[in-house]
Amino acid sequence: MRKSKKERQRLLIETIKENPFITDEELADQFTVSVQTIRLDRLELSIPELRERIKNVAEKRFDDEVRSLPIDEVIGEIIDIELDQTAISIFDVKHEHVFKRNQIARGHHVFAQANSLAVAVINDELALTAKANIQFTRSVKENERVIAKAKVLRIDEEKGRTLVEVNSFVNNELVFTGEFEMYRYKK
Amino acid sequence: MRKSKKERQRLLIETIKENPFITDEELADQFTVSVQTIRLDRLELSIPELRERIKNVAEKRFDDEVRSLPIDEVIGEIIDIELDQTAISIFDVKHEHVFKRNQIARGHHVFAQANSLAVAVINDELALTAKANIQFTRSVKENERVIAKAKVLRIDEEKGRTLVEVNSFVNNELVFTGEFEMYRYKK
DNA sequence: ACTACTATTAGTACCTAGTCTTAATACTTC
DNA sequence: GAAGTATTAAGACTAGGTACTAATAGTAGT
Repeated sequence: MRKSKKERQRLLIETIKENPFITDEELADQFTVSVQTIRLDRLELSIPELRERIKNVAEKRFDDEVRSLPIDEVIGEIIDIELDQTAISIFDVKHEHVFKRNQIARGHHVFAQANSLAVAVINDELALTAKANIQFTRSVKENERVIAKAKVLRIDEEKGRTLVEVNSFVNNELVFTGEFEMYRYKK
Repeated sequence: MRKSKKERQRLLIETIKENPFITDEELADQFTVSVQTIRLDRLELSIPELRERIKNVAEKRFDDEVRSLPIDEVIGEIIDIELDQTAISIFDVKHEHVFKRNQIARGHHVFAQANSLAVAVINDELALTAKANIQFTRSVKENERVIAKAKVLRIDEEKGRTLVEVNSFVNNELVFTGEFEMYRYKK
């Protein structure tokens, strides 16, 4: 039996979400209805036409690129920074950051936030991580917001080394702590 | 004076690169030539039409998303593993992994490879990183291949802790070394 | 000045993937 | 059998093109 209108529209939404590049004709084939029906469905569901959908995807990418130009260098969003002193960033743990089995964030994401914050806080052309001593004190779950706070402990101009401490919290609870020894480039 | 053909085509390339969402008509206005001239130019320069351009942007975005999916499980590709003993993975440093300024890989990628290898080598339902002591001994550049080797040093059944050492190499040269204290879940 | 050549413009037919509108069926439910 | 919903069809129109033919403008060489 051909599916009911409701069911078809439910599937339509999913299908288009998964592949926005599909035409009405292909959809009509897939659901064995006429093209007109698909168009009525899209009208009812306010799903734009193929070209609009593609454009939206493309524009989003463009936005992301623009937005990620400064951010690209940092995992998480920097919300406060005082060069060579302190910096704070937030990182929202989403579905893609966790282990499927238990929804616990993979360590390297939490590390990446802290590490890139340590890079960002350094007031120089470029900084690289030389050493790090880290500890995950509590596991972070999906949908939690991690707030990382970096503090510059010591700057050794001679050696070009800087010691940065980063503590990350979820609801004021420490989830990660690390000491990063950063190598800094003088321009 | 209206620009020469060469000059116009040079600018055309740039203009479209900067804003792929521009139509021939708008371009014709901008260069005060006819639409046909713009189309001839595009033909000569093999620049696809607006809709194709938009589609390309959109598809690239989709590819990127797909590419980051496998990253979900392990960073790098595991090429050998003996549970609770050793494991080896390779990770090719691409454009998206490096700092734009100097093509040096961001620390967290190298860390992520090592960390996820440490997770993978553990023969249990799940492992989490508790602590880590790491050192970046040489910077890794774009297009280099990092080979990470994990070795389980000690298993403390009581505490449910496992100590894993990971050394990463580029051309047999040590670029990263770390000791990971992993917390393992018994099912 | 005449010719050759490139560059530009114009016009037409056709394409895709639609929109918007009107109208005819088909299916169900009472 | 009528009413209401769902589906399909048909036709006119749109944007942003391609592909092709043909006319015109400008410029250099002899």
